[in-house]
Amino acid sequence: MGIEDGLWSRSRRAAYAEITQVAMRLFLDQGFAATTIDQIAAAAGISRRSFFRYFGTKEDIVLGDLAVQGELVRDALEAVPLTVPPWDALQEALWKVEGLVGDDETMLKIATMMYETPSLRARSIEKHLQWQRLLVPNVRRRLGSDPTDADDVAADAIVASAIACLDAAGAVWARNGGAADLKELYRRAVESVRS
Amino acid sequence: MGIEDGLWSRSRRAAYAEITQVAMRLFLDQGFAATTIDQIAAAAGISRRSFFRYFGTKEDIVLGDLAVQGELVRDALEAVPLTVPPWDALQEALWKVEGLVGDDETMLKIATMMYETPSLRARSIEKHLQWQRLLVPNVRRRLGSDPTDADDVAADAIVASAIACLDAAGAVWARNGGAADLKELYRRAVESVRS
DNA sequence: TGACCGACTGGCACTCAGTGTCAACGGGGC
DNA sequence: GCCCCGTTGACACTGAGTGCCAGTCGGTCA
Repeated sequence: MGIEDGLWSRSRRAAYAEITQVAMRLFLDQGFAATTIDQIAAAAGISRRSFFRYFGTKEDIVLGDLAVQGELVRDALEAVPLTVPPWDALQEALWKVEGLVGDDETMLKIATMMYETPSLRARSIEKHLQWQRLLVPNVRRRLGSDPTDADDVAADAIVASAIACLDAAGAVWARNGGAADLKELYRRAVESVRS
Repeated sequence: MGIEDGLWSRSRRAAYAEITQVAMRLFLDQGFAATTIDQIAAAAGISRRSFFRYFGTKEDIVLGDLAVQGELVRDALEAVPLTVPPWDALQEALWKVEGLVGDDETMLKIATMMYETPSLRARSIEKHLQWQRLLVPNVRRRLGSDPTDADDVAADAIVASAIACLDAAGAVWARNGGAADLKELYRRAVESVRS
């Protein structure tokens, strides 16, 4: 059932790309909130109803990748030896995935739009909470936590803080127009939290 | 212009309390998502339109206080001497406000509802982001950061992590049915992040 | 007491997101 | 050629949230 490249899945992937591209142009052109689903559907040449068969919400066009990236981070984290302490392992896993995203130019536009659109910001954090659920089990093993101890907050706290640092770094990065280096900002963020 | 206790503001406050109470009963009874604005308005004896004059969104009924609490935390933080290091000052400020909230019984019900209702969870995080904007300036002063250095992530990272710890502690607290002590959970969360 | 002002209210109509349903279409296997 | 199955578009519907307007009611001043 793995990678089937029948006509169905191929054209479906093409449709995803097409819709995303068209919608992004509209978002960056006239703003996220001011763009309606009808406009996107019309511009993409599909019906309103079909749009919702590709994306559950308008926000998913922008943030849909975050769900996938979460699984990539988890996989990358699983690949790091359990002897590596949590913070270092998380950093390594995050960088492995962060390297896959597109060019800084469009990244910056998306990030800026995200940080000034409340509903987008909220959804992005919601997605990051899903990351948390994916990453916590591995960090618990890394800490040698008792799997039956429901009161153990350590792993939850560390993962939540790491993501908070990534978020803070991203916010500063976007605020300054992408001038600083994101990795360096994250490194400094973690450093100041832990010192 | 300060605290005017004319008939207008008194009855307005009473209306707030009335609507909140009625709505909470409905939420806890039949779930947040399954409760419509029309039901709340009807139960509170007001029109649909008037409801939106009191609360901007359905989520604000549950989370409205968070905005106010944010300002309280800021004020409490401002009251802590600048010589106290960030983490300690934040903890002190958070506890001062956390002590004001109601009994654990209803708090737990609300927290549980929040953690299993996506839209509520998202909004609550959005509110916590507002806390961040309120608290960061003070923490920057505490760190002796250069006010003109836009690249300085330290304060943002610390505040974001502290709130993340509070959130993680709250999640664990709600997950276990309010068995553990929230303050103790937070203390342990911060400890594991910084060790 | 009566006229007036300003805030609150309810009702109506509207936009927009999101969902359920159903008939029509179109490719792949027999 | 025929059937199965996934996709599509059209229609109708709910529910959140907003703009507008006319009516109401408390407070104020003459």
